[in-house]
Amino acid sequence: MTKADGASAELAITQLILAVFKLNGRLVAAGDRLVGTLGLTSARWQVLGALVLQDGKATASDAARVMGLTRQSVQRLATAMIGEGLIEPTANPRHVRAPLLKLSSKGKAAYAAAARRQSPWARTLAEGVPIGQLASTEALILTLASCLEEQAAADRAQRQRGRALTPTGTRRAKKARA
Amino acid sequence: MTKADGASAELAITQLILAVFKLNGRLVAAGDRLVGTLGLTSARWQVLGALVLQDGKATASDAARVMGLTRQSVQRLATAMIGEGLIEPTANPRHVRAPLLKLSSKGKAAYAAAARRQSPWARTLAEGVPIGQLASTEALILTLASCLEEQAAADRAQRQRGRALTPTGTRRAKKARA
DNA sequence: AGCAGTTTGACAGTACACTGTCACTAACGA
DNA sequence: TCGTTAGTGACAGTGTACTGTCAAACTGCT
Repeated sequence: MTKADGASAELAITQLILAVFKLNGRLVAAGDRLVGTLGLTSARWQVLGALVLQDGKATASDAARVMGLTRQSVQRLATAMIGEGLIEPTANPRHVRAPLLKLSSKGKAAYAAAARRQSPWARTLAEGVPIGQLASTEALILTLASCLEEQAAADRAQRQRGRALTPTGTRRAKKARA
Repeated sequence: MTKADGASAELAITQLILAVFKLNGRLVAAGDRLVGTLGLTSARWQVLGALVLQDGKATASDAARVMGLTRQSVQRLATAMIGEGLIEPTANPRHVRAPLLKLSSKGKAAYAAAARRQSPWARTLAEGVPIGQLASTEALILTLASCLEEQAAADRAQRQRGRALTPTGTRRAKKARA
């Protein structure tokens, strides 16, 4: 590991990051165009997908974990989608206030329609790139994502320690933040 | 190209897309943590970077083109950053209402500080991945982004045609949308 | 010069995602 | 059993990005 290696890695990763930002924006826009006339957006479509994968056995928080978003973000989407009749809350024997979320018939229809549109779109998009690289690219991206996830968790723990300063066992500060 | 190829490409690209969404969220969050105490955010930091690259010869719209965002988004950031004293508008001989944007001394200091923090952070992040793949991954991502860009441009043109129906030469509808 | 078309800044409205907080529920250990 | 800890929904506030729209400024063509 020479100095040059570190510097070139730094440059390469910075450019990769900017590329990810750019692609993300385009993907969201493309998704919105693809399913917009179905009463969906990229984000809501993703929520439906997560719920389908969990087969009706997921709460909003569960879906958030699968999607890698905060539970608040997914809650907001889920509440809106319940209001629109895309999702139906079902009694959860394990938690009174955290209903299991299932697709309504309307939600299933919308998701199926979205899948029908996405299929040819995805194939067209894949034509533009060397197919063999798709999987390795995904792997690299997920590796970076989990590195950042660890980092974020470490930072959170750091801030926690800074705030509490006592392991909550002998906490004497409970309202000292006011 | 067999059927199986198309289907596997479809699956691979779908998973890649979800991975990009995930990484994007983590990157934005990491960037915010990295430069938050400098009075910056990921987005504002990027604007400063774009302006540095253009060396003070860019308007907000120019920066937007470089960054791959809409000009409205960048305008909003630029206006806010002018208010915060990070950026200074300068007379533009080529356009009265479109000032050239330059970093103020405060903006330069913030950008330099951000760069100092980013450097070790980027190297650490790069350690977790095979360095040789960074560049090829970036290339693939940019390829996808430009495919989507073309698609978006085509869709816009489509909608334009649908709305106008006359090549603006004999337009008779100018207020017919009300 | 005059007019059509384009570019630009500004404003409005919508949608997402994050942090921070609070109250309530569930699970676990003393 | 009781109290601590973790999980969950809901609400508030902030920041970002998109589309749509308008008026002013610029460009090019006639």
